[in-house]
This record gives sequence, structure tokens and C-alpha cells, in this order.
Amino acid sequence: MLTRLFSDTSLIPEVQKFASWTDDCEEDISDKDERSEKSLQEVHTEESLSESKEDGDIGGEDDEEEEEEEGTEENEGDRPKKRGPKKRKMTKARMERSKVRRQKANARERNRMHDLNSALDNLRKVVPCYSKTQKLSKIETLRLAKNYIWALSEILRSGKRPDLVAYVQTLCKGLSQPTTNLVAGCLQLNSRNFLTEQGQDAGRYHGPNSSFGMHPYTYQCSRLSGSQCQSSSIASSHPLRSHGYCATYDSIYGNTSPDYNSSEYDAPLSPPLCVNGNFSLKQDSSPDNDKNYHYSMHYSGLPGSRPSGHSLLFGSSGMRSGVHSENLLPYDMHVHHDRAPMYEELNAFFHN
DNA sequence: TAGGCCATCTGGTCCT
DNA sequence: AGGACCAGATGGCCTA
Repeated sequence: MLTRLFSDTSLIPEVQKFASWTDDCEEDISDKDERSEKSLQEVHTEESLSESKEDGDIGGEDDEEEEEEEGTEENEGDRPKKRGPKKRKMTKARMERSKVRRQKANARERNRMHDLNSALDNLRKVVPCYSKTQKLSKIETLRLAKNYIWALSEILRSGKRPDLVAYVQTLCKGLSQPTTNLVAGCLQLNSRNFLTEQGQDAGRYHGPNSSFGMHPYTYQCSRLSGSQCQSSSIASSHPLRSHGYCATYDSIYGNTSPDYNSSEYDAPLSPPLCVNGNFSLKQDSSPDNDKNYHYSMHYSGLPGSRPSGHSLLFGSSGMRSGVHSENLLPYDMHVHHDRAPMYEELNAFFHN
């Protein structure tokens, strides 16, 4: 449904991705219904067996007891009648039946919670910070999702790119400190930098097209490997590096990785963001790998141009040169030659 | 060990 | 009556 809503909006691929995810979820839920029904059927068959057994053996006994109850009531005719439903004796059979009902209800409740959890898992995959190995908590997932929707709405509304710092700040509103660090880390932003930048506006470029204060960013993005993103830059000193988090920002401006839909990527529904996979420990950091696996995003209106003044190396090259990540913004100047046409299109859009 | 998070059970309420 | 939904209780697991 949302896909249709955004279909004519050539605005932001990520928004469309998000919309299509919600559609996927609708399908997912109907799939789940079938599965839940199946698992419930197992309970049902067990229960119907026990119930039919009960009806056959104990049921008769139960009827007898009901008659017995009525009989006793007739005998107490002169006593004032109690209002409300008659309290029936808890016979063995009734206890059994109530136990079965309870088991059924428990099974339903379990299924319901499982559905809820898998919906949350799906949500985790599309918010800007996803890891199979260390999941965001439920509450943090919901908060982040809310912020994410808000941020996307803002982008849609303004039709312009936000400043990365503002974007991360929006995403992290109301999140716990660990999650904030996580998201910032995912976005390759040093959390301390972005938190202390509040109000300082450090390192921003307020260009004529700027809605939040634009920065002629160039963004380095490494290829995702398995469930983890590739190691580089800030990640080397980031405590979250080992958790395999991947994150999102530049997907708003284009898919920087060719493998988002491949089975290698463990979050196929994730927004096509690879703000650089920081956290892989597997990746061989040979120069060849650098060459092959670095995908970068050019955020400047001038493709290939180097941002003046505050261009900062924040890729593996920065790492090699031993620059401490805390003093850097996570942007690099690499532009993958294959991607250049796409960047031009995107830049054209954002500078219309 | 305390605190956070989670799964599960349970009883209550509302709706069909 | 039965199912969906909800919230409280409880116990397990993990981490700082």
C-alpha cells in the first residue's frame, strides 16, 4: 500500500524501500497466520483427543454431577437465591477441561508473541542499525523506528538531504546511551563528536541548498560481507565493532553496494545503506580488497570534487595513516568509478 | 550481584 | 463460548 503511495515519488530510494518493507510485512503476517494455525492445530488435535476421551469416559460422570447440582438446588428452594451465574463445582472433568482451555490459550498467546517478535525482527532489519548477532531491544527498536520514520518524513517534506549530524541526532532522540553509541557507530559517526557538536555546528557546510546545513560529504562505504560489514576507519577503535552492525545513511541517496539483495547480506530487507560496514573482523584488509570492496558515496554536488576545508579521511587509508578516529568525521573521498553515473543522477536530483 | 531484557504463564476484559 | 488483547508475575539469561 505504502509502495503505491510512494511509487510516484522518485525522491528517496530508502523511503520506497521502507514502504515496500511494510508491504512485505503485510504478506509476512498472513504467512504467519498460516503457520500459527498449523502449530495451533497440533494443540487442537491433542486437545480434541483428550476432550473426546473426556466426553466418553468422564463426560457422563460430569452430566451426573450437573444433575446432582440441580438436585441440591431444588432442595435449597427456601433459601434466598444467589444472583449471577451458578458456581459450578470444579469436578475433575471440569478441571481437566479448564486446564486444556488454559493450554490452548497459552499456545495462542505464545504464537501471538512470536508473531509480534518476528514483526519486530523485520522492523529491526529496516531501521538504520541492524545486526543478527546483537539485536536492539524491543523498546529501542520501536524508538529508533519512530525516529527513523520521522527523519524520512522530514527528508520527504524538505526534499533535501539532511546534514548527517542532524540525521543521527534525529535517529537517536530518546534512545539509551548504548543504543545512541550504536547508531552513531553504525553511521560511522563518533558519538562523542556528534553529541558535542549539538549547538556547535562543527564541521558543517551551510550551502545554498542546505536544509539542515549540508556538508559536501563524500562517504566511504565498504562491501558487506556475510552478516557483517567491512572493517574500516572508526570501527577499528569502536567498541561496537565486533558486533557486526551495519547502518544507514547514504542509501537515502543511492544504493552504494551492489550486493544488498544478495543472499550474502543478512538483512535483505534493510534499507540499501552501507554507510560502510565497519565491523567485520573477517575481512582481509589487503590492498586488493580495498580496491575491490570499497564502495563510496559522493555527497557533493560536484562529483569527484574534494570538499575543501573539512574534508577528512575516514577510511582504511585513514586507519593506515594512524589518524585517531575521534578527531575525524567519517568521510572519505573515494568515488567508485562504476557508481559515478548514479551519483550524478542523485546529485542532479538533490540540486534541482 | 543487581538490573535489564526476555519468554512464558495466567487471569481479566472486551468483542464476535 | 471462544478468541484476541493486555498487563502482572515469575524465572532464566546475560552483562556491567
